[in-house]
Amino acid sequence: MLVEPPTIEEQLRLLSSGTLEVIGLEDLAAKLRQSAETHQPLIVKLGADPSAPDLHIGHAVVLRKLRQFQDLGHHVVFLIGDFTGRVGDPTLRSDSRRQLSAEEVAANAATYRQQVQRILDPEKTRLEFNSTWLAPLTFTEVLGLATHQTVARMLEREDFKLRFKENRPIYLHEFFYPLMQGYDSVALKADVELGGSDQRFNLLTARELMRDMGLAPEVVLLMPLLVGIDGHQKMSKSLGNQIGLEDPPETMFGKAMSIPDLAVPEYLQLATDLTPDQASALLEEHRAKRLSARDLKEAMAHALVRLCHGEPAAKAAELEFRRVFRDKGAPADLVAMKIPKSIDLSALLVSLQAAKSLSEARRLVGQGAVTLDGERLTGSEQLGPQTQGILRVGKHRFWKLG
RNA sequence: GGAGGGGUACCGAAGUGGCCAAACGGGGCGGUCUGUAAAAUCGCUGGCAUUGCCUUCGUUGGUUCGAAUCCAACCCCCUCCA
Repeated sequence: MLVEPPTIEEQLRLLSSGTLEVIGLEDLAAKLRQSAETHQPLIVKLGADPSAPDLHIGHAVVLRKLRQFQDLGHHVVFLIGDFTGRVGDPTLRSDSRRQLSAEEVAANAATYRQQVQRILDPEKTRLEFNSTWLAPLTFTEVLGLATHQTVARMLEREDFKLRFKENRPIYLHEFFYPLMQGYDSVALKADVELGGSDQRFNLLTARELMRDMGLAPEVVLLMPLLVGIDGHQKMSKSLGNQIGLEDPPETMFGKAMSIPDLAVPEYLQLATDLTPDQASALLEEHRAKRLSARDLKEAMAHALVRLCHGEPAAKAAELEFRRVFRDKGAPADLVAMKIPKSIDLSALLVSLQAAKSLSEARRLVGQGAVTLDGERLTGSEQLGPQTQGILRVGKHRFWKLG
């Protein structure tokens, strides 16, 4: 007995869940209906910057949504912006980007493929590079593109507006970024495009460009941006507040547990494999005081690790975390190492890279951050090949000696 | 092309001849506490050495007993006018 395929209404509900906004909801309904009739899968586009191939859990928000489309039979185009990357999406920074070599782009693309496949269905995922169609454009064609956008409109974009107001430079070529990204959608004949809420302007430009060029405008799904583990700024590698998609399970779990309590509900909903209903059920438990803030966070961390590494790894990471941080034990899989010769504690810390300099090592010792088998070290002791025990520096760095 | 403003430690930002290894804020790190690598709170945050020394305030020279602070040249950035 076949399971009845979801109705268009059910699909719409699923696909728009967790989005910040769907621009062109009616278009989406029409596209889904047409796709069902013609058995032509929709083309769902996601663009990525080629220079930063380290995806983080914030990207998972978008990837999960793509996965839903795939599960409904549609195809994803993962677009590597190797050409747009030469400009760089205008941000508050304005340094011009180094142009990546073909080898670097290829290498980054390979990493992308690997990371993305943690969540996406490889069978229904296609990689494209926008240099394919952007590089051959002639100046005449570029000028033609530029007629579709005005300076006034450009200056409405949040970051341009801000920079303009603050008298910080805006280079002319930066104006082309949204146009190029929009042209990608034209070239791909995209039906749907996903992006973070910071992509609103670019995505709207794509819709207008498509319409101007006689195509059905793509449906835009704006996804919420996940805050970083600091709980304040958006997650990004350059801010160093990210949980990498490729982080090992224990690291992920630990980082998840260090998120401020206030940000936990958001993570539950955006960065785990829980359905919206499951997430709100957990939050309700917490509200009813049947689940402590700590246990709630632990459940979140578990579901987050499970999304990327699967249940067994998530369970193991959780047990490990409990042992090390709740029960103040040592990690299970420390490799024992011998100190080759008699050495001063500070020097040892430097050679273990626990400190960047002797001064820093002395400071750490002075602050009581260094223990051997739980005994605080004062710095006066000489250590050598005979030294045994678990050396701990700060809260979470361990070495097994002897 | 003309006029003006500016480049300080991881970031932002004070300091305008000695008291400056350089205020303050953020970040990072550490201690305490805790239900957590949460919150709160206290502390550390250039290097080397047991008082002390060395390197650092865009770059290079100079003035001075002494310079982040004064002078000169150079590099870079911003604003206004054209």
